[in-house]
Amino acid sequence: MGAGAGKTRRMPRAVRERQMLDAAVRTFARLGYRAASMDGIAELAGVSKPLVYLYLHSKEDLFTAVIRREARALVDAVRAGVEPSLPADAQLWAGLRAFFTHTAEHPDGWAVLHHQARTHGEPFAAEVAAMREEIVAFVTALIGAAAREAHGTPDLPARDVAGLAQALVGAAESLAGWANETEGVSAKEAAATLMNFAWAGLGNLMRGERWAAGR
Amino acid sequence: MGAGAGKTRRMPRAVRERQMLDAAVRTFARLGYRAASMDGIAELAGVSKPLVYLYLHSKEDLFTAVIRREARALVDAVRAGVEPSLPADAQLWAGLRAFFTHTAEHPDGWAVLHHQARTHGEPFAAEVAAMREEIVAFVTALIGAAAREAHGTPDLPARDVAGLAQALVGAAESLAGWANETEGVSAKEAAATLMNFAWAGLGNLMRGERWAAGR
Amino acid sequence: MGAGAGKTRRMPRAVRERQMLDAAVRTFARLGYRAASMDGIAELAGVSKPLVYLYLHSKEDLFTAVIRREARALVDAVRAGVEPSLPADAQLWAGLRAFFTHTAEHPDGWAVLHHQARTHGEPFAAEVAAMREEIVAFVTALIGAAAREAHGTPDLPARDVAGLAQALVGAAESLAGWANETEGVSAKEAAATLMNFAWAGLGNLMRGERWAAGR
Amino acid sequence: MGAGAGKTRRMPRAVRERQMLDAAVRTFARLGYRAASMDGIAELAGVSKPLVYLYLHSKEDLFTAVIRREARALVDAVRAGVEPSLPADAQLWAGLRAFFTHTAEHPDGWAVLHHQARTHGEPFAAEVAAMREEIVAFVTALIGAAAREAHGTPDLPARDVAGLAQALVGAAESLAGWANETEGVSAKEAAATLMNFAWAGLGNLMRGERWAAGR
DNA sequence: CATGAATGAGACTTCATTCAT
DNA sequence: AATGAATGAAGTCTCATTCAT
Repeated sequence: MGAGAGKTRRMPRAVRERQMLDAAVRTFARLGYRAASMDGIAELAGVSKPLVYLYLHSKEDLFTAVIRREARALVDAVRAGVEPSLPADAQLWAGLRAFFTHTAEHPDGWAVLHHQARTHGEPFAAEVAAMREEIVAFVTALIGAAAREAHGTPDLPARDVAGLAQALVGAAESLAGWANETEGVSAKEAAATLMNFAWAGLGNLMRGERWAAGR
Repeated sequence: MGAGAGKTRRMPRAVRERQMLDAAVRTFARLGYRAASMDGIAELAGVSKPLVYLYLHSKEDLFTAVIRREARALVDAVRAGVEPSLPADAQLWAGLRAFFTHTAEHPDGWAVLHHQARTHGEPFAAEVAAMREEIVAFVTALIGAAAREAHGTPDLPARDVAGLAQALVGAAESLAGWANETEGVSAKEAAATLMNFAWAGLGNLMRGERWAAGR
Repeated sequence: MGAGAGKTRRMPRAVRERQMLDAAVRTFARLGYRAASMDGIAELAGVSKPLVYLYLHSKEDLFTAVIRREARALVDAVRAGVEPSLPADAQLWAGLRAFFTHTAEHPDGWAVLHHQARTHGEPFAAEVAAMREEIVAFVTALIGAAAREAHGTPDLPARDVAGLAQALVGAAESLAGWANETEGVSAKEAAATLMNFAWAGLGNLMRGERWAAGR
Repeated sequence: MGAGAGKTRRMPRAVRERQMLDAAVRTFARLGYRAASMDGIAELAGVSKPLVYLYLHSKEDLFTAVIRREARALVDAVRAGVEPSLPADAQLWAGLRAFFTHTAEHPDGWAVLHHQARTHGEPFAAEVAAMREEIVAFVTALIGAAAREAHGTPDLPARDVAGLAQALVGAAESLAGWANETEGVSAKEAAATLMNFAWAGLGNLMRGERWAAGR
């Protein structure tokens, strides 16, 4: 018998736990919370169902653990991509690239966060909402900084900035899906599209130019 | 026995069917496809379960019927809000207002389309994707028209326009949620925010101005 | 095909419900609450498991329904056997005979009440305790009445009477088991044994005679 | 590495075994055989589950061991309380006091014997039945001795004596519960109540006096 | 002496769906 | 036009029990 062949057994808890979470992300992403079965997840993870329960306690806990892990990974990736000493526009650009890169590399994690977690009741939605708030706040801060840096305009109406940030994040979410699904659209390209879009809107906002019906 | 007394209410099929669809929209929106039960829907509709099966055939068919009805209603609302003889920017403005108004007035329908239908497997996602394509195509056409009207620039790269449209629709979806959940943000205000955002980005695009790192 | 052959199907709810309760009494009596399985009960009742759940809602509810039905039947049997216009001793005699007869005829019901219901947590034990209190109160009243009728001694200490009633009921419960398990011991005989035992103790009590160590 | 430090406590087998049995008595008394889990017992005993299996082999064996230990303790307590050279009535009195004292001091053990062991199938019930037979035989012998001593009446019908003993033991069991649960009822008091009750019944029996309906 | 890692089997419960009236 | 009666299939979760160290 070759070395290490056969069914690998007896692994440290931390390793097994990661395998389970990996299987769960994939399953939840593809089927949704309800349609995913603990049986299926256990099988995909290569362990028996009781072990999943022993380590993750319940389907709800498992889903929560998945959401937390993926949310943390995404937020960390974006933060890690940003150099706080750079100008705001460069930070935004870096953040967008990190965001699109991460979502492209972890499509299942992104699907869980964007689609599944938000459609299955308060407890899970709240978890994701917290992460989204974190990102929206980050973007909001950048927009404020950009305004100050570029034009010395410290007094953009908060409501407008919030709306802009919401639109920006929503656009990013939508483009992440588009880039994942459309052949040949790279993370960089998606980031560029959005950056142009955003920067122009921001410039307008700061110049006080608004679109006006009839004009 | 008097006429029409007792508990049994004989109603024409069309009416009954609408009651069932109404109950289904509400239930699917709140619970999701899997967690919604035919029992619950039948009860909410005030009919017995076999009747639901008689008219709608299966849970899958029922969900599909719901998606189709709500998608049709949304598309129709947007189309009805737009006057094709107006300039492209006015059309876009009108379309956005119609979109935000309709989603605000039909939150359950919107939740089914935006959240639920996309998270429960191909058959349903495809149904919604078709509608989304219709709207994206509509927006894309408007952008093209706007480019021609305003700047005589008929040759925007198709890929850029598609990206822009994706971003725009995503931003609209995000803002719809924001407007629904944030105290005091009206449909009109959301539409204005987005219009500013979009029009500026569009202008940039048409002028060939791009954001450039380091510059 | 003969009439009524084949698997009997489609029965009115009340009938099915009784069949299920009958199966449940038998199963719970033999196996206890935890060891009894809903599968087994459904099979014994000749129905599918979902039907049991449709009508009885849960294992806990089913057990409670069983306890209530059997407790009610026992109390009713005892009450029905007693003629309130008779002297207290005759009433006691009649009550004991009814008790032993009923427990002999419904050994499973008696086992559920006496053994199973008391060993599976508060909710069930409370149900039975209430019934037992009813019987103890009834016996206590009879003892008081007997004291007044026979000896004009209205002032037996309450604590003594309560202890006597407890002992009497306990003895009856024990004898019911004995009579059920011992070949050839009839309900009447058990009742007679206990009646002698009780009546003598009662007489002693009323005459103020006590057993005293060393005398 | 120093000797015996750290968390591991090496203890002689006998000690560990007693800890396990103690945990088991408590757990079985509170939850019943089925609802008690080996996990819970191991945890309460402060050992790992495999050790429980190493020493006690299986849940069934563990329960049996518990029953045997508690039954032996109860029988021993009663026997130890009795001085065989005394008159029968004094022996009975001493036995009753020992019984009520022991059950009051070991409520979990008593609950296992009285409630749990009898409700979970033949193997366990038989174990307890044997102990009960031992006590009933002991009481039966005392009653016979009392009859001879007091009245020189050696010929009480065996059936009557058996019934009396059954009633007496049942009453004792019932009173043990009552004394445990009722504020301020001591073991001694319970024993006195029962002694009065029993002695009177016994006297009646020996005098050939019977309660007769209508007389 | 002692345990962390692991599982086969079975429990309760729910649901989409149909049949006979 | 409408429903009370009924079920096959599947899902979450727990438990007694065993290896390998």
